[in-house]
Amino acid sequence: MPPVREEDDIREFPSLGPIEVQVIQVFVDGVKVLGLPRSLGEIYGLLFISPEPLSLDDLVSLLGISKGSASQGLRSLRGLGAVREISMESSRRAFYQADTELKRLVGGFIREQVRPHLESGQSKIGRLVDVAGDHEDPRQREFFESRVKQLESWIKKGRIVLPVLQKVLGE
Amino acid sequence: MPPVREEDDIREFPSLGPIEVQVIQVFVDGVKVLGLPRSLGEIYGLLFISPEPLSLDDLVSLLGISKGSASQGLRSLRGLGAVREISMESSRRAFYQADTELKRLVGGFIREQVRPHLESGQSKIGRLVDVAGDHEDPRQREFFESRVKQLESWIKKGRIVLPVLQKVLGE
DNA sequence: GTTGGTGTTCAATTCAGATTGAACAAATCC
DNA sequence: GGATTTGTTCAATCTGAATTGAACACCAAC
Repeated sequence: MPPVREEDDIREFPSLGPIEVQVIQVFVDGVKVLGLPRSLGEIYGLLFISPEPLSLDDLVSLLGISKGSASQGLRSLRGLGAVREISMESSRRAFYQADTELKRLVGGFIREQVRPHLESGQSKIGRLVDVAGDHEDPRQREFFESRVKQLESWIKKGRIVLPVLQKVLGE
Repeated sequence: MPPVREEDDIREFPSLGPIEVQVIQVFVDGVKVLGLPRSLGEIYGLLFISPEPLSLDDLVSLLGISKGSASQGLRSLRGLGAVREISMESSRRAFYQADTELKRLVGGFIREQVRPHLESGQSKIGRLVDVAGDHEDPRQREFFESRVKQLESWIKKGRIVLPVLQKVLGE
């Protein structure tokens, strides 16, 4: 794990001003920490700093990404509750703008990214309990069972902590 | 973002029993969520479920990974405070065991993975404040400044939430 | 000194997952 | 109906990070 460095990993955005580029950089970094693809950071960052809603084609041309990437990225972001679709009377094309309510963003991330893994972990551990139980050596069985208990308590604490998180971050 | 699936992404561990394999699977999944490499999950998982401390060579042969991977993985895990080195009188080789105190694990993760990014974000935003200030159009400047303020408040909340997290998870 | 055991480093390779782009809907206008 | 605009899908490709493995450093024993 190399130390975090500044200024790495820049990309050129010929059609964007320095402010936009910087903001995008912040979000690209942010989504990387969360384990989300860079394109989500670029798209959200640009929408976040755009006074006007943008269309899919705007994103394609301004960010220099493919239509496919923009389409999938927008879908993910809508799933996270981070972007909302807007229909303008003037055009039949859809426009998008960033939702910036932190509570909503965190909630979406927890719902889409964290909870599924907690549940998957839960079920894996459930199966573990069975396998660990029917082990020969009682010495080992005891040890295994204590470890499994520990795992279960971790998951439980995870469940407890999520609502607290949302609470603390929600203003 | 494909939905989370069970049973994907398995690996063979011919020298390990079913319990060990399952536990490793849980941790591989866990570290993936945290954005850490799979090998960390394998190593930590095996140490977590091993009653006896293991040597580097044990990890290499039991997990079927390279010496380099094991060495680097152990270093990262020690940096996270997740693994401690033990010297046995009998041998001059080092042995390792998992540290299982949740508070310590969370603390290590925050210290090594979260804080550096928060600080990097902070500094990026700092530079932003300057660039945003000297923008022509006052209408746009106002908008930019409000967004930057929002970013700053997010970072501040992040800083607040970390100690709370540790508190809640620490028993 | 030398030899053997133990662990680290880092350039080369591999691999998972992100991105692309072309084919394909779907909806609107003529 | 066909032509055009807008957006989606998904196999193929690309890219960056993880892993390898061989060279190297260190140290203990002899």
